[in-house]
Amino acid sequence: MCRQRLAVCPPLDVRFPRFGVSFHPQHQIGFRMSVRTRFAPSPTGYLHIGGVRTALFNWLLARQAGGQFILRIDDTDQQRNVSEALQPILDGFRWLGIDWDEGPGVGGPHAPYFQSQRDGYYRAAVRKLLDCGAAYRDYATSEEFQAERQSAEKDKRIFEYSRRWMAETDSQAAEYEGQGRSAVVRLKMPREGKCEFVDLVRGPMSFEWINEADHVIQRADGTSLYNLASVVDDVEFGITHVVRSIEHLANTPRQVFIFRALGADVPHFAHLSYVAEPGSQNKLSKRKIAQYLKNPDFKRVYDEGVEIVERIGATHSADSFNPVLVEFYEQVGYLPPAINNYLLLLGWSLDDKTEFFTREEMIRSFSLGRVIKSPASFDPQKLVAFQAHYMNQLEVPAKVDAVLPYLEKAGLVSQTDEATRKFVERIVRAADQRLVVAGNILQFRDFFVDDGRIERDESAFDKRIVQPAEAGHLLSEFKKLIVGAPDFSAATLEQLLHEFVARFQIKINQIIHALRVALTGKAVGFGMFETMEILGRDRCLQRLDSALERLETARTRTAR
RNA sequence: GGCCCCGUCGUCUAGCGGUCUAGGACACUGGCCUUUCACGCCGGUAACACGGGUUCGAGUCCCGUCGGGGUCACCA
Repeated sequence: MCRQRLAVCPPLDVRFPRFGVSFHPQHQIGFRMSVRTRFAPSPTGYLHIGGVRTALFNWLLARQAGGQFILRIDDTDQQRNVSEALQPILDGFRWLGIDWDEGPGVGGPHAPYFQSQRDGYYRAAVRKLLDCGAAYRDYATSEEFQAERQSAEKDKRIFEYSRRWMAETDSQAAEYEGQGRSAVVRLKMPREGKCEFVDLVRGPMSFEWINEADHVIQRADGTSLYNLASVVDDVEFGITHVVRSIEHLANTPRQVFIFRALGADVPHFAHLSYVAEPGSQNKLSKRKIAQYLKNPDFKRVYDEGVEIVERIGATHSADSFNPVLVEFYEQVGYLPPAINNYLLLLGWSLDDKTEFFTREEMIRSFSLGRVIKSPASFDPQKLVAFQAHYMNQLEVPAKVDAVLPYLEKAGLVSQTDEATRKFVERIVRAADQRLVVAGNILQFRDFFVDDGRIERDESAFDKRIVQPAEAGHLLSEFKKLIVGAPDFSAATLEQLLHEFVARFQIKINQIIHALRVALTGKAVGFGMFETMEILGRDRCLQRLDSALERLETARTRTAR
């Protein structure tokens, strides 16, 4: 078995000495030149937010070191259509700008990058492991193996497999096969000593070999299992840093065993805590959305998303439309830098105050040593805060670009000529910070439709127009005024209204709320004069007429 | 249950023995601004899981307890 040679210098990290001086990077002689990291998704059909974080950290590490980030597809156990199930994952990464140097779609020197197509490598590795005595053919049935384990558990003994059905020679194997048995290949794990390695986020790790079972690495049908395939690929691809979720921590000793038995360098490991549910320490799961929806913050984000996709006539099944998945954010109109920045800070921080990172700053500042060890729970509300920040940073033309597809899909805009862009731009400017996600533009749909198709808030109409005795009179007087307005700019309109208020000796509140409801159908919206300017004189007059008519109807109805 | 990991405001976190009567951010909340809403500005509530050590001194080191989580597959 080859001695573990600690390779590579991990990115310099000031906090690293917390693990003891002997693990300081300076003490590790690096003879690999670059950093190679990987993310290995299973083609599940969706991209989980926790997976993105893991991928992001891997990507960051590679980019920082000028190394490579590799996407490998763990589809050894896949029944469904792989390419179909992979698409959302690749799309998600592309959307977020997490690009890979090798993998699906881009190829690379170690192709193929699908485990289902790498069986030859795994079989060769199994051969090698068998030859050097690190693995053996086990002819026990699954039941026989389980029975031994359970009896050990019952007696509260450490389970030490008897290896009774181990075939050490071909003739033994033939004999077992004659009995109708078939073999799996198991790791012949050491039974004394410890497996020690340094976890780049957790520090020195030590596991007693005796607690490790003889894991199966190859099924009876000859196909390989995860632990083997993963290690073989990491060796083949020259992976230097294995950064993955903590559920793999317990797999690490057996993988270290395989690395060593294969005579390969053991990569650096870094185990990230999982992303937890909002307000809990449980692992975030896409299936538990119904439960998360009881959380008001989560629900708010979700409901807003639903409203947007319904307006654009898109489907929103829980399979893809779920705030646990990145597809959700893409559909609703979040910005990739917001997602990346939020995820960066979920389990990592630079210091006590830096919150916002450009792509370059992220790459420059990231370090495994500052990754937090405890689970971090996902807070959609905080993600929204980052989104609001990045949306606000966007130049108006970029916002228009972001918003236009929503207007088109909702059928509010049919062509994107210059005039349309100009009009949308005015709304975007007026909406200002009310536009948090691109899909929010649909809240202002009434600027795009005829009077008859406005969505009206009836209670606002009642409160602001029907109830106040003077509202109707004031509105019709104001209407007369704007018919003759010299121009229809916000500034002129504001001046007109102020004159109007002075002339009738009223407070501005007495007219402006009624005016807003009359013109927009709603009690809330952006600046009144900007609203009027955008609507233009004709539409304002038309909507005022229609409001007055509706008032008349309401009055006669109550009079009866 | 065995083995392993984790435990600072509701949440994300700073903290590496004195600078911590614990700092920042999100959320919540009081006020200001204001034609509504949003933004913005000023302020507030709110945390070292518990118990023992070590030390002149512990959020920080050690031990234990409790709590949370992972893993013990011919899944990944």
